[in-house]
Amino acid sequence: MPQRHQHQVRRRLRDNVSRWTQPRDVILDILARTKKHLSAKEIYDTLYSTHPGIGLTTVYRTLELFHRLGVVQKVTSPDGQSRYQLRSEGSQEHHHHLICIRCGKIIDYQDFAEEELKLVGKTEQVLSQKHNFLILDHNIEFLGLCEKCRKETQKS
Amino acid sequence: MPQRHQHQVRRRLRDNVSRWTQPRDVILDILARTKKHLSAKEIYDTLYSTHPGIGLTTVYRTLELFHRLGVVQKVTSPDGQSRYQLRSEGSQEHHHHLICIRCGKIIDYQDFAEEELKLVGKTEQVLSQKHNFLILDHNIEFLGLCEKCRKETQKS
DNA sequence: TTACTAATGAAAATGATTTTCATTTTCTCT
DNA sequence: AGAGAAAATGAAAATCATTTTCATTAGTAA
Ligand SMILES: [Mn+2]
Ligand SMILES: [Mn+2]
Ligand SMILES: [Zn+2]
Ligand SMILES: [Zn+2]
Repeated sequence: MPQRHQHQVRRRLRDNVSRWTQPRDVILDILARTKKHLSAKEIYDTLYSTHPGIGLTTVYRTLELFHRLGVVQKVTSPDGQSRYQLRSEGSQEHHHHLICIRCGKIIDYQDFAEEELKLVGKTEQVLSQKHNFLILDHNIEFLGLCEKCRKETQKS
Repeated sequence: MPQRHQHQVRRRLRDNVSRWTQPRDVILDILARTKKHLSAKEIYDTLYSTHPGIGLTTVYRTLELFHRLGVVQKVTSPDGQSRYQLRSEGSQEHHHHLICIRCGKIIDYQDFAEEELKLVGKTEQVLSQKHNFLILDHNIEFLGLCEKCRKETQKS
């Protein structure tokens, strides 16, 4: 939605990469148009209709690049694939996840953010010292069944 | 270490399974002898010296079984493999993880447990309602580089 | 012991991600 | 605008963890 943000991100990427290419632009665009967490395959499928020339390999490489530059958040789902979401500014900034162990769906939430931030900060400080561990990121996630899978599980 | 616990667990498993087999017994034993989080392959390698007859497939099936019965905790590591740890009683009961994104090492921690439990409980209640999501488990994890990988990363 | 099947193991299949390498594209410098 | 260097790409093959298939083995109740 916020097209301004997409421009900011694109500028930021251009500045940290030696060449800005069409695949990168297209993939960024797809990520910017959704709030969902997409898998490489899902992005590739979306791409394919308009840009059949772009390969799945490039999708993987680009997502990895975006992730390395901190523009994209990568979530390793227990369903065996990684999913990617553009980091957005402002309100949606800090959030965590509900992950469906059956279909891999990821739901964002940001309830109790202040409280959580306080606890995480404190914990992070203590742990990095105690274990001489360089903490780069943290996840809080609730695993279970989404509404759809909950129903489908009952039947079988 | 606490051999008593292993017996309790074995009894609990026997009661919920139609047959108790040698592979299951051996795998449980390996899990009970360590505090680490082991991958299927690591368990298989350990097994191989004394029981070359047991196959990797059975290791996977057994771990999945133990996990389904709640005896083993399964952690999906961003390094692409799952790791398994026997749930222990008492002190180690409730804990979370530091995960190395380079080598997959998992470190347990249980600092600020009370505080965390309070926050998680509250969050769980609110989220399961709001999203009609059946919450089965939660993870709090810090991702980064363990001491060893931290050093090895500097060199290269 | 026997008979019934759950459980197993070997091999093949799957599926996500990575690697390889020849070709294309971007971008800087005329 | 055009040329050249090197980064980026894409197709195909390789990896690698996990799952499936199916013929054989081994717990267990009678
Ligand atoms: Mn998210
Ligand atoms: Mn643990
Ligand atoms: Zn689901
Ligand atoms: Zn490490």
